[in-house]
Amino acid sequence: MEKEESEERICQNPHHESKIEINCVIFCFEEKKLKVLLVKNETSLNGFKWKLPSAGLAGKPMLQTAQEILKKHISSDDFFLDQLKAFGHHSPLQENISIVYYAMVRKENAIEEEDLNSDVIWIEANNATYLESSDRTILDFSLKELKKNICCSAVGFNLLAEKFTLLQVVKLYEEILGMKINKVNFRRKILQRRLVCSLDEKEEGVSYRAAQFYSLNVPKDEVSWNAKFNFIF
Amino acid sequence: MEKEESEERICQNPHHESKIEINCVIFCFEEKKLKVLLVKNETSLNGFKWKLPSAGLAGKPMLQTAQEILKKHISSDDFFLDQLKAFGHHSPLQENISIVYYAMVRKENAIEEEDLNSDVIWIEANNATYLESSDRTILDFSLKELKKNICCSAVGFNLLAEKFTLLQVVKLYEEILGMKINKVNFRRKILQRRLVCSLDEKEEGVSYRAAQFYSLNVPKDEVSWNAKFNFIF
DNA sequence: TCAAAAGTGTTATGATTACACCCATGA
DNA sequence: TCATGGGTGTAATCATAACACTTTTGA
Repeated sequence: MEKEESEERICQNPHHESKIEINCVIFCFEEKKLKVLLVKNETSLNGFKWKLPSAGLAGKPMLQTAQEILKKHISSDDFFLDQLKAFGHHSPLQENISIVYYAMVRKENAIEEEDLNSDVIWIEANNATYLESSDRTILDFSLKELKKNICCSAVGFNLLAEKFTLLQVVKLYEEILGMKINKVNFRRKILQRRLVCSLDEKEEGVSYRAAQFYSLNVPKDEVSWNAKFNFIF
Repeated sequence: MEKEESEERICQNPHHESKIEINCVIFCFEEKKLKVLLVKNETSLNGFKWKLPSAGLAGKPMLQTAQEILKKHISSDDFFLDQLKAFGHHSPLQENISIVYYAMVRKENAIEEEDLNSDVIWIEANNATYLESSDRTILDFSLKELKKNICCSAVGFNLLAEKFTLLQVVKLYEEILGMKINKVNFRRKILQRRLVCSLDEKEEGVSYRAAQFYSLNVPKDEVSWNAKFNFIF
């Protein structure tokens, strides 16, 4: 009786408790490929060795928990992080909830994997086969959201370095949207709308005409609609 | 020790439990105004009489819980409902979480309030002053999201009847975006892109030239990017 | 007839596309 | 010299905005 009551107060309803977990989909762009970070799945019951990084709340705010997941793998504070969606995984007596964040980082800030037995891997996001179905669902949703967001805001630039060439931007958009983009017209569009500033610096040591470096001229931490962005291909 | 362990299994950590609540922001469009449904705040401690409708999970899926909230107030199954975002309300030992859904309904499907002491009201969304701060935050976020979504998808049409005139569409967009729109050019844009089909039916009993009725020609249940939609004003 | 809203025509401007073309660099 | 990618010029086409204008209706 005593025990019953104390559980009631803590859990509201002991037979209908929900577990909450924070998941992170961490993207980077390396070698013209969009990649996503996975960690070893210690508790794998079904042969899936890797999973999206996750953590329980432990009484902390959701965003803080997500930030802590990121800081485990990224050495810099310079990353983009935003909530994606809450997913429910239903079981008969309980609704387990994943609140998923997605992040965009620069690979050079990733904490290096020391050896081949590392606990983390970066896999190609568009070719991530060995994931269990709930992670698969989350990743697919992230990719859709990412496509949508890079067309109407500058968030995609969080995957590039501060200085970048226009071809890097084109390749990034081609990879994420999964389509060929006309380089010449794309660069004109970006330049006309003053989305970027040209820097007094060029590529070095390349075996072709060195490209100009540019920096971004619009906020890249807002997913919200940016009227200058209107990339429909 | 025994007790310790059983609580562990149920609650993960008895001192850091999270309460989860589903909230709904239910929009309609009536008399050229965007309105939102509020219910009586029975447990008001601070003088706020009204709040967004909400419910606990009680072991059910999140979406089902949101649908049940809607069905309390809407007599038809024909509504748009989608998840907006999970909000955290932090207290020292506990992170309370609202998973917020937003809905678009047609006012004619709303269950009628019988009297002035009704438990629900529809208030103007852009003029909703008497809400407590967490509801205020949620509503503001919904309004921003709604603005974004009607510019790149047809979800806004969920606020209109199956048959509508083009002026109704213009007025809807003007109200939600909070700006004047050129009627003539807007209708041409909508017609050129074949977003709507003209019906063999006109307004009746109006004291001006009767307007053509139209129906929507694109899916209105997808928030995802629709390439035909590109409404930047 | 009038007011109110529906709806068409036209023109200037700007954006987008698709080309052909030249430039710079290291191998 | 060649391949590779950087970058410019131009003309046709399409979208958008602003404007004046005509049509339909009930009061």
